[in-house]
Amino acid sequence: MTVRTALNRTAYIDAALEVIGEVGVDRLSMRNVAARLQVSPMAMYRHFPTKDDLLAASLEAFIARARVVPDAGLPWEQWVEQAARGMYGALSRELSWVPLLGSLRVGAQAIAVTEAFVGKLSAAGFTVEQSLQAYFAVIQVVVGAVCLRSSLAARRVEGAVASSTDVETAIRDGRRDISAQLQSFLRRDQIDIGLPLVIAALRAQLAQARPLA
Amino acid sequence: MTVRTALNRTAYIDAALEVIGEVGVDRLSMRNVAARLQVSPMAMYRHFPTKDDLLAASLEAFIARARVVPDAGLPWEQWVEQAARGMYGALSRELSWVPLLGSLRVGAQAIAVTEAFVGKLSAAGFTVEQSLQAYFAVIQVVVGAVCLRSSLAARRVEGAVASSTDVETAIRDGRRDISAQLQSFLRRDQIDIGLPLVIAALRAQLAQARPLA
DNA sequence: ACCTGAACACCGTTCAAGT
DNA sequence: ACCTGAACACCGTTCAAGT
Repeated sequence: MTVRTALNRTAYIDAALEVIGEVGVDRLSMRNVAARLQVSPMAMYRHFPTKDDLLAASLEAFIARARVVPDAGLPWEQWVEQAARGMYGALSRELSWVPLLGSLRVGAQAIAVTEAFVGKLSAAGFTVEQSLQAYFAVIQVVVGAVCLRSSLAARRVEGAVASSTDVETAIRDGRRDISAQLQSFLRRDQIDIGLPLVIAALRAQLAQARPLA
Repeated sequence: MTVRTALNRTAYIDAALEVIGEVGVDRLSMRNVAARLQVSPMAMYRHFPTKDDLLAASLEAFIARARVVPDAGLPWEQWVEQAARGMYGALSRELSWVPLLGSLRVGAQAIAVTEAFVGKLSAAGFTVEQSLQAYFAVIQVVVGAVCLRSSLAARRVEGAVASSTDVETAIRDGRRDISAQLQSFLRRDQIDIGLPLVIAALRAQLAQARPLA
């Protein structure tokens, strides 16, 4: 009943994000996105020469909609923490993106986040160099944390500890009964593990530069 | 001419790692692994109920062969650094693993590395809790660094900076001309960015616990 | 027990053709 | 300009059958 106007890029991207939300990135196909728009699969190839182009564009939109840039009024430590948790939360909600994080192209939206981050830290007294280091360190921790989260969610690991018999002696020397603490550690949210360490290091960096600030 | 004995798990895993080395994880298929062993694709299903099981087993073997556990004699800082760089190097050499890092199951080999790590740091004076935090933080940075490395290797990002026009004002306030420094930053090895920060934080943690050690 | 061939229900992508 | 249908060369996996 709706009049079919020419479909544009954003219509395909919206449909792709809907498909991803329902069945995950890994089960997105050119055919099922097209089916959702009641269009021949081939129609998409005019806008996206390749499935990867569609995915990259969808990731861009996903990042833009996640709105991970915090309020400008926050002190830098809270700002960084909130930005990191925002990214972590967005990716955790759509875990199926994770396998593709390393293989998709970085786009303008990601660059915009970079600029916000560096701007905030520079204003707080970090050099641009330090700010960039902080940014990439935070991204690394966020991406790594999401990877571990989705990997550890996939299965319990209890039995495996006992079965690691072929470890070299160097390991046995320092060995403790870590099994119980490991279990409780795996229940913690991954972002709570790496992020505090990075922020602590940044705080020390800043204190060293301005001892009496 | 070779007598065909019954193929066992390891034969399939070896073949899978060969295929991965030649064409990458993403182009591994049950069919091309089978073809390499001159066997029907269906023969593999006796050992690996699913392609994912084959991949998980191959990743296990990959980790085991990477031998990332450093010499036990090293001081903890060098030990941690070398372990992290070992993992980073192994994954960088086989970048096609990266997209799967978040989705594959953790196995006994990964657990063995965990134990070595915690053993080393405990011996150096960290609590088990701190050691586990250090381990996961390092893994996060390594995985994140490899993700960024492969992502940034995929394309240059120069043009994108200029085209980010729809960034919120909060960003513009703190904005600097970061483009040039960003470029030089992207040429650095990712592991050199996050790892020093984490190690610095660990050193501070230890110093705080034993001020006069 | 281990392997096989044929078949099913999917893929991404190309191409020539339609309006 | 935009969309289509048919086809190609692949997938993972199931199943019934062979030795």
